[in-house]
Amino acid sequence: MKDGLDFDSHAPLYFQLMELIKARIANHAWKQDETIPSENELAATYEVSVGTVKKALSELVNEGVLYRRQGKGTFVARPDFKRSFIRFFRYGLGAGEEGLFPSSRVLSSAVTAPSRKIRDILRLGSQDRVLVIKRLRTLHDEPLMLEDLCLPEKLFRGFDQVDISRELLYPIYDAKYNTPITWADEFLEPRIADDEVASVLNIKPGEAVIFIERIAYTYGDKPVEFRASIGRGDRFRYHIEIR
Amino acid sequence: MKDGLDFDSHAPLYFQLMELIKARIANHAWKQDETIPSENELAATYEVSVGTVKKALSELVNEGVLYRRQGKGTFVARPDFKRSFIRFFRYGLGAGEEGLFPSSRVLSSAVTAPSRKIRDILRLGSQDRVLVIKRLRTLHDEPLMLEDLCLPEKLFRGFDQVDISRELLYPIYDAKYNTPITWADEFLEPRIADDEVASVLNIKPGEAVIFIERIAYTYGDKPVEFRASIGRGDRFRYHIEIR
DNA sequence: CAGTGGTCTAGACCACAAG
DNA sequence: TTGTGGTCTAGACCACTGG
Repeated sequence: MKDGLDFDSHAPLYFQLMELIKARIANHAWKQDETIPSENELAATYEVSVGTVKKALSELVNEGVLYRRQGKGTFVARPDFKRSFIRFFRYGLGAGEEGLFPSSRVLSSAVTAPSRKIRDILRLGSQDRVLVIKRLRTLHDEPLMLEDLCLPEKLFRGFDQVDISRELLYPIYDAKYNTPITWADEFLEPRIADDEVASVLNIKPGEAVIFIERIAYTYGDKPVEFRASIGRGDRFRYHIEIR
Repeated sequence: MKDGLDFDSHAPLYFQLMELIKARIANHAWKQDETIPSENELAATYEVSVGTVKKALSELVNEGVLYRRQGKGTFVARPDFKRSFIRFFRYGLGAGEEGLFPSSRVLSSAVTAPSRKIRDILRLGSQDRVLVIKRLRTLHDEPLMLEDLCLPEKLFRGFDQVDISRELLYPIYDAKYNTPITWADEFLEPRIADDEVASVLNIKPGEAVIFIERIAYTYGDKPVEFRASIGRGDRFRYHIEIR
């Protein structure tokens, strides 16, 4: 990777510096929660003024890529998905249980050729295969949600051996596969439980369920996970803040 | 309203300036899409450097309060809710119809004492009354969504006389009642259509519907609208981008 | 204490819009 | 041409952290 800024470019220096820093993070040259060089160091190495460095860093803070602590330094932010999980509000549960996270049980897992839809969504080549994991998420042994995961096999080799019954997936993608999830598209529809879904979720056929499709992306807006979930209507309430 | 910045305050000058500008906009002293004074003018009148003004304005652009055009000036942004409407993706319709917006028919409208729940949500006093409007939103004469609106009567006096069959509501709140909607909380649940809902929406009882509650806020995070909507499950697909 | 980021200044020069 | 915002510089001083 070539370093340095192009002073003849039409692109602003602060912007070039931002791209350079993001590339460093995507390459794992600078890791999560590690400090990056100080303003003065960056200004010296790239031969720009401290003000320009400040501008670049503050923009990256704004984008959620970095965070800064006065007196300590500038750190690489971990792309956190806390917010996305908070979107699922459980109710009919005790107040103290708000923070609980469901565990899950893997029902099946297989490597297969993807359907046309999945291949398009994950932008796979014609030879690429996907890891398909079907799991049941439960809280207090009560079924909450049936979930199908599709992952590109070449990115997540061996993932079917990982125990995901008590862990969140995105930290695993990040730690074990160098693939932090930076954002996601989510689609919701109401549906009716058919016999099969009803029996797995322990509800009656014909009851309301929420059907959620999610496409999760890593750096560079590269899609790396597709998941289709079916949740019990009486256990989920989806909350969004529109700004 | 007292003007000027407090140079002895611990609050940064750029922050004070931001608050001052936001107050001006909330007071309608500076109106939507109007230019506000230039950087140099602001710097002169508040006796701070242009750099400090730049910082304040750029933060406000970031918050979506202002927008700037090189060579033209700095403008008050209109709080636009395009995004929230885009969240409802229709499908099973022709491609050219993406941009169409449903019309609506008012089924009933009345001024009543609010329920306890509504009073809490809209933070009303014990004597305040609410305007309740029930309407059916349709596309091509096909029913899409049944909606109950609750508005504080004192803020929206005479709103029941306004023709809302072909207009969006939020532009009306803004233009006629000086109450732009700046953000909203939205809650979704899947449900089953009961006989009444089914007959209004022209579907069968037992089919899937989406139940949406929305609390919409104006400046100062003041809640000014509560709406509960029931949409046909086969006509809505809700899309969220999680960042 | 030295080093970090946070605020603020007073300029310079550029790109763009509009008359 | 004038006035606007956009970029960039080279400083100053402050508040906070940690040894």
